[in-house]
Amino acid sequence: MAKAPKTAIQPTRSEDYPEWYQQVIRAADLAESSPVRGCMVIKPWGYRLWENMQRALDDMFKATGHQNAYFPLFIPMSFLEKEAEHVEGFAKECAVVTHHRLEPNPDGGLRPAGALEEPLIVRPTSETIIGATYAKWVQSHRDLPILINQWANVVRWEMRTRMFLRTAEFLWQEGHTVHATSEEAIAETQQMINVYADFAQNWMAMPVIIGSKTPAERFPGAVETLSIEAMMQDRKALQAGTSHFLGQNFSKAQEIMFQAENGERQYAWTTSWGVSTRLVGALIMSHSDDDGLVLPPRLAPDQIVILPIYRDDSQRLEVLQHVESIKAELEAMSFLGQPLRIAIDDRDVRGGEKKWHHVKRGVPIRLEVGPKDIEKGSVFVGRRDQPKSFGMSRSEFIATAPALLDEMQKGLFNRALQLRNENTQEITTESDFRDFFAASDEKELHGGFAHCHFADEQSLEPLLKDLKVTIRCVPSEDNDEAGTCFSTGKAAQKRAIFAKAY
RNA sequence: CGGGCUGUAGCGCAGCCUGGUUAGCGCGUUUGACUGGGGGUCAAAAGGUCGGAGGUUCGAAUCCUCUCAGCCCGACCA
Repeated sequence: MAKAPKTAIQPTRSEDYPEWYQQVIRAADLAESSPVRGCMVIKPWGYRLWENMQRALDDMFKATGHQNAYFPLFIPMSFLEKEAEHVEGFAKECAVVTHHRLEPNPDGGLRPAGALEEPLIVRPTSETIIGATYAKWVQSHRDLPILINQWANVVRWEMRTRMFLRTAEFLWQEGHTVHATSEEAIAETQQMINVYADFAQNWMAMPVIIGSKTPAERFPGAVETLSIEAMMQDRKALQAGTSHFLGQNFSKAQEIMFQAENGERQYAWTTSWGVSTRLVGALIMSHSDDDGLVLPPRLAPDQIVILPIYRDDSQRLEVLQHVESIKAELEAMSFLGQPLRIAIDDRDVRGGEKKWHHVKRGVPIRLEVGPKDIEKGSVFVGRRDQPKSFGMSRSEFIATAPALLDEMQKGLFNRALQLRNENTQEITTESDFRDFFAASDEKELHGGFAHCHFADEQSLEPLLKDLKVTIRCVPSEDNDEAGTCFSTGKAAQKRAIFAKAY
């Protein structure tokens, strides 16, 4: 027996959180870096996870009346110039296509040729190209509302990238809707942030706070930005989804007008909303531990993996047959409306290694079945959320598997909620605020969510910059109590969540 | 775009300062044996234009010049 490390992932979360995060991604086979700067390769296990997220979200979008469509990857540069704030927000991180052909270089290799008359931007988001299209589609109030979503990739030329959290290219969905009235557009914005919160909490088992962004943190060009904010295990905040009320800013810039019932020509009201593969990063940092990825059963690509145990070929056949029948019985069961997802791992790999393979990949339940179990009619069950395995009867396991998954799903949510509660504080003075966010050293896990009254964000800027803290959001619920700003002492109507953020 | 660092086997590194036989090590990989409710043991093997170009030298991974790429620290961000 060689001395195995105590944890499958090194370093541990408390030793070096950012490095732990990278190692989990690697150990769980979710993704790897690519030859292309700032871009990642999403591997099958990671992509299956994303597909499960997509499917659930897509069903929710359809259920709220949206349809999918697809718009071009390229946006003429002039389109981006139309909305002033929008340009300013995205111009610095755009990939620009200036040529359409390659030709041999006299010194060898290739060089771009055929300069484009107007450069094309690789979409950093699609408000402008979609808006230009909507301008043609919208003529009458009878054309409204337009409720469309697109699944796509976008490119933002970020300086510093981290897998899933911030990559130069990422996958996402962006909803773009057009409405006849402000009220209707605002209702849409709220509906979609609620959909995201529902998904985060009930599928990802990740508690989130719904709130609105302050002007400085708003989406460029938006009148109001709603977001869901989650706390990661290092106590930092992660913005997990946004929904924007764009008012008439984009419709004015792009001439999205319709003729109302009274015959009057009016500018339409638009919204946009999106979540991205960043959610995979959020999932990793919400639940995973020092042995690797931990997946909520509802999104796990495989919910139960069966590990057949045998010594020789004759046993192998018997065990495999037995295990196939367990799989079939389990697949006939369902969990929250979907058939159970079961895998058998029959690879020719040593038992211990095989077990750890699935631990690191976050499979919720491991089922170990060998000749002795067949005799006794039992199975050996390992839960990803508990260190110890235990035996139980085959029939009991099968009958209770959905309940077990449900218990695990809720357990993950409660554990994450508890972490958030333990690290959220009501803070009323600037010195307490400083103490809360000051770290004795960089790697120390510290801080959390500070819940504070504030009057205006501008006067807080030096303090926040100093502490590297940002205003995450002004929570929408339970936020009517007036008070005084923790820093300036001015009268304040609302509290905000302050935190260090990704 | 400013400051610091690194490019040597699939991955992680040593060697460089003080040039000198076939460039090492750990992990991983392959094969065999032992083992068998466990990421084990032993043995063998495969795998490298030392980031690229030029220069100094009898001789360069090692010294010099240029170049490319990546990482970290600052301003921006789903």
